Amino acid sequence: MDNLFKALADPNRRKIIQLLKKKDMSVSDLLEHFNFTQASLSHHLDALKRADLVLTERQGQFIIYSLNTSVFQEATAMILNLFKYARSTSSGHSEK
Amino acid sequence: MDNLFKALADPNRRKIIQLLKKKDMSVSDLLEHFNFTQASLSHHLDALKRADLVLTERQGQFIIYSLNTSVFQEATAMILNLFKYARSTSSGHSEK
DNA sequence: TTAATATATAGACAAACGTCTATATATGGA
DNA sequence: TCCATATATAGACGTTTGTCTATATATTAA
Repeated sequence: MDNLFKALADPNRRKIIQLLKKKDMSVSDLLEHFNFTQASLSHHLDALKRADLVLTERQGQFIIYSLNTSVFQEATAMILNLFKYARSTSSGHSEK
Repeated sequence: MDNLFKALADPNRRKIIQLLKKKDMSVSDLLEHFNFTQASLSHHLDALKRADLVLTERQGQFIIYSLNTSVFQEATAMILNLFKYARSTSSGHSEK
């Protein structure tokens, strides 16, 4: 869970997620969308993998990254729960 | 937006959010739930404030922190959008 | 088997982060 | 006015993060 939020904390990683929403991509495909090196991209992909947000599958020389949809759904639920604002009466807070 | 995700990246700040969901609290009230110093808590509260997730109101000596519900709702929508998985056919991904 | 391509890993380094102690600022009460 | 309390800010310091270059590993093609 900590890995999830840490993974989302970097804008480049959020962009990777957006790209993978459209289609599965290899590392070199992804790399074209960024200005940093292949090593840096590999590092970001590792962070997403530690958060369980992406899956990999080798296809010949390439490694295809895809979103891990089931964990994605869990993550959505988790974040919705964090944000669900369920205080009915504002007991401690006085109006001005 | 970057501030939002950075604010959520720290478990202590997520705990602050959970606490403020139950009721608005002063800094010293919040401090009882943590093991770090008042200065550190102030630092975390500042991060939440930069992300616009909390509001403050002075009540005498105390400063009462509360969730900024409207921004909270925007944040929820933003995160749901990031996570909304809307790829109908998996064009680039071949089954094993 | 050798060369080329795709990806990951190791190591370095500056910047950001989370924590601390010390101090400043604001308020309330004696 | 002076002291105690509540909170914020400044500065220091070790750890983590994001980036880089260089290199290692795996696969394909010749």
